[in-house]
Amino acid sequence: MTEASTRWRPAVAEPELACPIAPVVDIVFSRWTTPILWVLHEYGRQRFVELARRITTITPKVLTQRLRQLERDGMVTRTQHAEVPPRVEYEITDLGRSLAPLFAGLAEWGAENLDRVHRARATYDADPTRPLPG
Amino acid sequence: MTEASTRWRPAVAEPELACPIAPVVDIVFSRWTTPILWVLHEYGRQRFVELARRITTITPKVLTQRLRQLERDGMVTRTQHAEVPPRVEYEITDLGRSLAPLFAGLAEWGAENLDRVHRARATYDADPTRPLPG
DNA sequence: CGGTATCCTTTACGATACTG
DNA sequence: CAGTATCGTAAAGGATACCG
Repeated sequence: MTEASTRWRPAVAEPELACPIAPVVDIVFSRWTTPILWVLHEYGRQRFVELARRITTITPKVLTQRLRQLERDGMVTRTQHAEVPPRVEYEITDLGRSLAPLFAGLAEWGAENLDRVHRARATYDADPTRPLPG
Repeated sequence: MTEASTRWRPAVAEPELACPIAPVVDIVFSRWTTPILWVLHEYGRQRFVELARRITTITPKVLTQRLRQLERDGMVTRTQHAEVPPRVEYEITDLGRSLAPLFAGLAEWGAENLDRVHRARATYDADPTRPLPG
């Protein structure tokens, strides 16, 4: 069985017992999905290479994986045109777009609190008696 | 050098170039942090074992790691009492509590859209010509 | 009780090469 | 162009045992 056909499994299965938002976090905030959705939302419908160029550090393999996952979850559509050379376009769906207010909220929280986090880290790290998180 | 003293590094470094909320996501939505913050917010100040019992599947090692990280980021305080047997209490900070509206937004999004996601998955998986995400 | 230490497995990810 | 195949690595996480 090839790697690509291996059935996808969520990274976290049980913590949702203690935390009702865990399923949402699994869908929306698994690695690379946030930049992909953001770029799709920001720059509109675009091709595979455009996505790859905007998310500079992602490899084609991983980009494909995440796009498939987002497509499966109904966040993104994939449109293939019968042309040579091939042209495939990705676009965010209404479901994906419905996350926009949440993303805006996160951006706002970051603008207001990120420096607090960094100062907390500096304070913590300055104390030699405290262990650093592993 | 022990495992616990290995310096922590963020899981994602560069995607923030394409996505301004990536730094926030790194801090707030790395694995296990959401259930921990949720439980601390929901049940208030509590001891290590209480946390462990409520987040049923987490191991003590990982719980310690994530609590250290949250403490370093200023989301959680750790209070150690000079008693025998030892008593340590964890409490969410104001900074941690400031995430509450965001978490509520995520919960609301889930309530409204999670079934859409599941239906999208079912539809996607029902089509045998589509590859499953790897 | 509140963790650490050690070992081990998983899985995600990156690099590279290749193809319809 | 839009991926897929293959290989290799590294970090995160789980299991278990142990300690002050």
